[in-house]
Amino acid sequence: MDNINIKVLAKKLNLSTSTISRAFSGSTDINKDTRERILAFAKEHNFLPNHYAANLRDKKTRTLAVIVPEIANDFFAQAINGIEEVARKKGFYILLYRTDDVFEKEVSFVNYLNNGKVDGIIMSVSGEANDHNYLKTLAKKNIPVVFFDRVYEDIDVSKVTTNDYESSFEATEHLISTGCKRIAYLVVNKSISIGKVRMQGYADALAKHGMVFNDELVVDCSQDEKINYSIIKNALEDLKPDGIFSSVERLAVAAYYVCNDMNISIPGDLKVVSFSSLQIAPLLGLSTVTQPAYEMGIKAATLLFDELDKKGQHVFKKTHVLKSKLFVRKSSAI
Amino acid sequence: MDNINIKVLAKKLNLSTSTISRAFSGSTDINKDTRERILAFAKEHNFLPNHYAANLRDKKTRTLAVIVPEIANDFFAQAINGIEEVARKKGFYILLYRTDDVFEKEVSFVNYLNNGKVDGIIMSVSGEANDHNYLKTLAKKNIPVVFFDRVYEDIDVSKVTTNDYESSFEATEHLISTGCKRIAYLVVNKSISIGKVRMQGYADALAKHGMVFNDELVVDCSQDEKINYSIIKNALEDLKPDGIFSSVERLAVAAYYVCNDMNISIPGDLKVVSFSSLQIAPLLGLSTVTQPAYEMGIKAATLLFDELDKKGQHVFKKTHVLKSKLFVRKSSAI
DNA sequence: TTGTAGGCGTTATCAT
DNA sequence: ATGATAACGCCTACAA
Repeated sequence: MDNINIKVLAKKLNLSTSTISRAFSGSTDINKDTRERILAFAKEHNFLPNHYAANLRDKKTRTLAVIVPEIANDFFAQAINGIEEVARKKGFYILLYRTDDVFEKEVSFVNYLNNGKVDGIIMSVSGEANDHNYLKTLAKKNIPVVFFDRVYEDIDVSKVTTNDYESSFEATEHLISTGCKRIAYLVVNKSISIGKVRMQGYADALAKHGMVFNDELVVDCSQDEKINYSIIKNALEDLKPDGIFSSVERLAVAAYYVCNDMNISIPGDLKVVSFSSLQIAPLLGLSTVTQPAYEMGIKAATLLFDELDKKGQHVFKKTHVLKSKLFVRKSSAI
Repeated sequence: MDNINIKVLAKKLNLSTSTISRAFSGSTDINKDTRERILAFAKEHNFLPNHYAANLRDKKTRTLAVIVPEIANDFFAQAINGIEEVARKKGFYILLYRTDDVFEKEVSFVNYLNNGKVDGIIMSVSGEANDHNYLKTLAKKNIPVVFFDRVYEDIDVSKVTTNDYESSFEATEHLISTGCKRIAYLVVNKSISIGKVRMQGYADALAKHGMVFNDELVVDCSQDEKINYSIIKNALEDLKPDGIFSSVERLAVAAYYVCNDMNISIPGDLKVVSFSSLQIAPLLGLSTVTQPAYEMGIKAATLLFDELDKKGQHVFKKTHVLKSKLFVRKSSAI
């Protein structure tokens, strides 16, 4: 009773393997009673058709890969929730990969997925590199890919992003409206997609209000928390900004720590607005630009399944832009 | 060039499929040059052996399932990180499942995993039900399971927990030492494992300091955020506690919101300590009992691989208790 | 409505 | 060191 399979069932029930198979596939070419008899017996013996054998036969895995930079981050966690939601409804499995923002890991994961391991991939990218061949081979193998939030512009796949430019513009204008004259922009890498677009929104908002864009006030940080702490500390000491617009949650958090230690009062001395999906932002009183993370996950997964459903046929790849929302809280109160 | 497999490779390279296979398996029974020639050619054509076919052959999936109540929660996210870390090193894939704390989902997932879908399962359970047969069939099929944090005591599998009793005792004592006379205990379900053990620590600490355990001060909450808000609000109004020990992070968060709205000052009017893995707890000033989530993930995965390595042989199942740590912050300052 | 048989891609065994 | 072959469990023409 250990290795139960279709053959064994067939023998026990005096039926053929095809009939057993049909009972599970929901085929109509089977007598209702027969099916029920089979399913009942199967249930009793805890049998389910082996997924991998079916994969091999069908060349369908009913599995998708989700590749994200981090998991312990409310944005990605919520996005994964959205993806999971859709996948579950479709009866798909989710294979989870975390890159730690290391481009090499991303490449290596994707390369692994190249031989029929999954039917599709949803990812938020980690790199800024130009050699995206590792992604192009997926297309050749007809494995659809959807990017969300962090994307490579030069790759022709469906994308789900948010209106980063507009919300950055709005957030910056908001800071200006509270009276800020020297607004610093915190960014991890000002030359890649998100950092760049958000900076543009920031810069244009300044311009609109007759304020000069000062390169000094663009504080370029790293992936390392400790280093960021020093960078931000120095920036606050040297530049004495009266406002901070942070393109990334963890830089705002770092700024908070610095302010705590330096006895800088928020919002008294310094007003702060940050991109963030922190669920407890209200408690912190942090003003945020919040992306619809969960909805982005839903959308990304939906797009992927769209492509999967039209399998083979060419699908017109689009970028779907969802709207972020500015929540003004205590950290930028007048 | 679409459907490349070892047969195709064999033909192109004038070798047999066995030789090709050996090149990938790291077998020593192959000429070094031959192997390199094969690997080079394979790489050039983006070929990797099909994982599912290998599964079918070997009855090894190199995949494990992780089942958790939530993903968008710092504790679980960090635990998953730990699991992922270990799994990656072992070359294992992770299939992720989220139960939303719905017992039926847990049962259904586990049942799905019953037919060779994964080599092992790591889970933090959602139920309190008594019918754990769905788990027992896994044992019959030699699929090892490891529980972490939330466990079923009556199931004989390896478990990773924390010293909940001691840390609850310590946290409560700490509140007493700050002068609290009426300490409320917030819990989601005081009759199941975690809620129960933590309450015992709370009760015993009170007893040690000659304080009476007052059942009224045990505030039993629900899974619903809104309902919890009212429950806690009523509790604060009616019971007028001067301290809160929360067994679960989100109840503490709810309490914070209530205090905000009711103008109750923390720690002035009310001191708060909570179990929590919130990464930004320091910023909130929330005193926490913090579980080593990441390490628990590491440990759970390690235990699972131990069982996998000794495959078949009986493994003595143990409960591994890691230590939580009390961080006293502003919310319980004197 | 049910049964037969071949093949999905791989690897282990056995032979050479 | 390399090759031929059978088998893993399933599904789907095709046949009956």
